[in-house]
Amino acid sequence: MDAQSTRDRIVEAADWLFYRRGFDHTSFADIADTVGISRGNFYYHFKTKDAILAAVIDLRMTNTRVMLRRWEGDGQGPKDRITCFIQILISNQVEIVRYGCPIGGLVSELAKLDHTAQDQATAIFTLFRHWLRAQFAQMGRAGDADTLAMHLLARSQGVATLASAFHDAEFIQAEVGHMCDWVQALEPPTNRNSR
Amino acid sequence: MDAQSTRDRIVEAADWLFYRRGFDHTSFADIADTVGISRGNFYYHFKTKDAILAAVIDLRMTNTRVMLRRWEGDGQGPKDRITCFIQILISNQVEIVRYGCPIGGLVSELAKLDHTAQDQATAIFTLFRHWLRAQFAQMGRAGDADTLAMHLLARSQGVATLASAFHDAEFIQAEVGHMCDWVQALEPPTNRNSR
DNA sequence: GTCTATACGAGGATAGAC
DNA sequence: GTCTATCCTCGTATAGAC
Repeated sequence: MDAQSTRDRIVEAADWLFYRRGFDHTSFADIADTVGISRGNFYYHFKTKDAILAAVIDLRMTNTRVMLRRWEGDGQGPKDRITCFIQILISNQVEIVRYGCPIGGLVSELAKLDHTAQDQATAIFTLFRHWLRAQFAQMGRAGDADTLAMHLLARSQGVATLASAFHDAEFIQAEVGHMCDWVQALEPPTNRNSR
Repeated sequence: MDAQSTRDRIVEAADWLFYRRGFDHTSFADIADTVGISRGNFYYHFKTKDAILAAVIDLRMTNTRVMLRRWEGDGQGPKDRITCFIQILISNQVEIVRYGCPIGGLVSELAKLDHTAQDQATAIFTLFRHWLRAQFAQMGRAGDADTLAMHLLARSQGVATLASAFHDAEFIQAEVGHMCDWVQALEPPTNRNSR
């Protein structure tokens, strides 16, 4: 269907490997093997490993934007859209149980490596944060929309980490249920609500 | 005060470095420099890097047990003890904002490295899990004590990850407040409570 | 117990042929 | 655009002197 360029295949393979093995622990040989090209050819497309990382982050940014836009287009209310966000934990549960959250994992690793691309990776989180914030604002919670967005982001992140640590998919399902209930129970006007 | 053995100093330095730089990214040279010994001497105390990792995990297990036991001895109720757990996010906030959660970080990294010590690292989480479970049970929530323990563990984990990603200490404080409120509001008998 | 010196392999990166 | 061959650095690990 798609005559995918070698460059695209490299980025895709790197994305896959960075998620499963981590950035630092993935070697050029690993990527080259996955793509099916030689290590030398590699450098025709990317001069350095950091350049590949930048391309991977770019790809994830684009994919994230597409996904958020798709949820927008579903024409439902903000609560339904936020529920779409929560549900990705279910859709991706098999991989999450094995490798955790791709974004959280990358951000954490780059922080420890003190890598210059740290902020770019965090920008993917920011994409979700701002999108969630907009949804909460549409629910009439403009006052604490950002707080709610961060809260939900953190909960999702924690669920992914613990599910991975304990290899527990059922935990994801239970927590997703609680988060969905929490969104449904959120009320527009007053701020004396429980959370 | 303490005539600390070289071995102990190595383990302590490794613990420190594994937290800040990650296990894989920490080299023998890094540890040797931190301790102030030569790389050669090193191998007199530990044959392999994995042996150091095992010692570090052991140290963390011991330290965790001591901490949990200390909270037990405070002679207060289970709610206060759980609050002690939540409050470590505040006590360690400076380091958490920089490097995230030491346990979650290690477990995630070892999972990606497919390291044999994965389960040992997860055992530290299990220590907290069982301890929290016991506290919730003492509150009369024996029926869903483990669910509550996992829930709180996940929330703490998520807070650490997000606080680190966004370099945001205030977020920790806000979320700690919510978690403390949540514990206080938990009721013993019925199970139709909000969460 | 601690040191220096060194073997060995892996990984990032380059040169140049095809 | 893709390949092979090669360089260089870094990191783990060992040998052996002090």
